[in-house]
Amino acid sequence: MVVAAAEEVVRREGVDALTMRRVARELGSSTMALYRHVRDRDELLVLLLDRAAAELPRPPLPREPRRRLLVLFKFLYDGLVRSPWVVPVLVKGDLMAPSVLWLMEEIVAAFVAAGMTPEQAAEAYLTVWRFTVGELVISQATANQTATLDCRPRQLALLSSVDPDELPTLAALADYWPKARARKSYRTRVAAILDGLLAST
Amino acid sequence: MVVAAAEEVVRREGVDALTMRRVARELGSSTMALYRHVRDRDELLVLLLDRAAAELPRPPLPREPRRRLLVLFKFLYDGLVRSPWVVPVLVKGDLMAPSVLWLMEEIVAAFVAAGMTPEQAAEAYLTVWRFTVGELVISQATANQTATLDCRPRQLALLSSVDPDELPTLAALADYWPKARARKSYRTRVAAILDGLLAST
DNA sequence: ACCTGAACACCGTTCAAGT
DNA sequence: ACCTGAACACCGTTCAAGT
Repeated sequence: MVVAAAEEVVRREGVDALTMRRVARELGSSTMALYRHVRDRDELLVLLLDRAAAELPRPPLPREPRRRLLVLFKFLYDGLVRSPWVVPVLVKGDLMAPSVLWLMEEIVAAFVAAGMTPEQAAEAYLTVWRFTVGELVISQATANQTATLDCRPRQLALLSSVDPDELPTLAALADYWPKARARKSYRTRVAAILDGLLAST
Repeated sequence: MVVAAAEEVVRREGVDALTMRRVARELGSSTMALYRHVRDRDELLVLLLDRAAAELPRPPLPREPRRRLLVLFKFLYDGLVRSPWVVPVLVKGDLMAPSVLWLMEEIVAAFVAAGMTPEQAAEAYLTVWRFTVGELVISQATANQTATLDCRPRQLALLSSVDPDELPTLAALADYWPKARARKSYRTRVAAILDGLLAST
């Protein structure tokens, strides 16, 4: 019931509204009653993720390891894009929702199928996982930024007005950055990274 | 004076102690006086980073683009590892400290020197930057974790006790994960990623 | 121009006490 | 076992008022 109530709060009012007090109010109980059922707020977030992950249908997997890896990582990324607020919690606790352990298994196994030793495969997984975390953190940050309409330019964000003599390459790209930032290109990027990792075996 | 006081607080008591109230106390002024000189706490963090970055000596750069990129990214990573708490702020505001714009310039230029178009180079920079953010976020999280000695195992962190029938590859790696996590391997990983990016040109 | 102090509107979590 | 209400110990930031 605690998790269901929390889900409802997040669905209706977003994750920022997910305070212990708010969930308690949703249930009509006291705040402290929640701590009987959940260790702390972070655990509640992970339980939320686990439930969401369990509901996702597994994608069909191509045979060929490289294409299989692409599908698996895209699935992981897409799943987390829906709840990027949980990423810091996962990272902090080095956690993985139990309902997606199969995904991790498939990824490591695919690296092995591509010719890696299990250790190399684990290392490759960690590399792409780190990239994915970066991508998620940044995508959520830019989403929040446009959401709050924080358009008054911070004076330190000076990429578009750069001295062409001192920094010619950046100056030439001045109007490219906004475009590049807007583009969603996890797939392309992860493909390039996979190439590098697979080539090293 | 505000930045200097903030620096002193961080140096002596860590970034968690960096509250507006604490900095004000350090200066013997009122909390609100700070807001005359600094927009908000985030701006103070970025000013702190900028000052720290300006003090780092520039590394000697190899001629060959790939090796040059390695040195540049390692420099970027090492600089930020010293103050990883600023990473979320950078990401949130899409900021870059002015004193490290030269670094960004050098990186993009090196990708161009390796045969990329400026747009491809910018895209490659963004890819590695995202990986770097992930690496920094994770490294800080594990540092915090060992610092607070949060050793009571969260029940959802179950990588070491995995069913070998269902998840054979993960089970075989059970005792490898702690080792892998402890290893510092930004350089190796970024090298593999660079290979992938450079190969795609 | 710069500073002050009170106040706003919250947090997560502890703790002792209840049923 | 489970729940409660008060309290702790804070935050960043606003606002009106001062010099």
